[in-house]
Amino acid sequence: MGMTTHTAVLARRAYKQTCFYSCTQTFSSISCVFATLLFRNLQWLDRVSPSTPLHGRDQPLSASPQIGEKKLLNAISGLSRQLTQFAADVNEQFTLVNSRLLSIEDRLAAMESITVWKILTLRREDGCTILKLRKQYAVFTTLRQIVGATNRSKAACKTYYETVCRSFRYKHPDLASQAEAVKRSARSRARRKRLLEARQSVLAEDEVGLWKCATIDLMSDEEDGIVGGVSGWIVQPPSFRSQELTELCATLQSRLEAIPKYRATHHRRLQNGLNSDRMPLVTYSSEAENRDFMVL
DNA sequence: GATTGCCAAAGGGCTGAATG
DNA sequence: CATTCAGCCCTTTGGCAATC
Repeated sequence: MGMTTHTAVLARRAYKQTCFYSCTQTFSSISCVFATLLFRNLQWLDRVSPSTPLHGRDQPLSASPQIGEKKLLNAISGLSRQLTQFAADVNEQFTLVNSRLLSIEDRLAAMESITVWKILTLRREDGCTILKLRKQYAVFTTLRQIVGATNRSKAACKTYYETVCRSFRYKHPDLASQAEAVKRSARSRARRKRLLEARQSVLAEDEVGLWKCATIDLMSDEEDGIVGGVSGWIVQPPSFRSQELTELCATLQSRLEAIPKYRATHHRRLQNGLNSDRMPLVTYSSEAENRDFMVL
């Protein structure tokens, strides 16, 4: 049994209920305002007729004739002002709730449209072509208009449509190698990103300056593999990384691996002496290149 | 010039596996 | 049972080209 624990389930459930919670929070705050108002006025009335105990409010209020009436009128007047203010507050809070409900309606509309789209795509048969998908999308667009999709749901539908088309393209046998390359590249990048973050966590003050030039692409690639009968990650540093940064990476890595917890929770990194064949991104500025990369 | 469609990179959320 | 890691899936974003 892994992460499927009670706490994890609760956390996920809590996340999914965020919108509902924010609404109930608003209602709760309205209740608080109302309760506070009532409490204050009860206190105020207590001060007006101190001789009248709380449990004796059902008794006649004419104990002190003229002065009592005047104070009571003032109390009513004050209460009226506070009720006016309260009404304004409630109005504001309900406007807030209303806008949130509209937002939820938008999301529901988007989900409804996406569900229709998913049903359509699930119904497609083997050998379905992009053309067929486009026809389905036309049907879907019509349905979307019928359900009155908003701008946001349109955007969600559009992006989901693009995702479906992309994954469909990648399922085509001719693009299998390209799809695999994309997948491998994404996995490798995620590993490099984690590596960058881990190393950053053990950075010393005097290393911060040099580390500023470190990016995800300047971290080593880590491919699954076996070296000398030992399985783990084969480390292949980028060929375009400067010697200085390479040495800093080695220092930080040894610092990380000195931490038992890190060693226990990360794959073993194996060296095979080869550099990664990955090329630097063209978006790097020439200035940064001169500063941070060694000449190939 | 505005709109639409395509494409790819990157990020975030979610989930399963492993571990203490 | 809780935490961490790794990977997948989906969304967002932005660039580019074609079309209106």
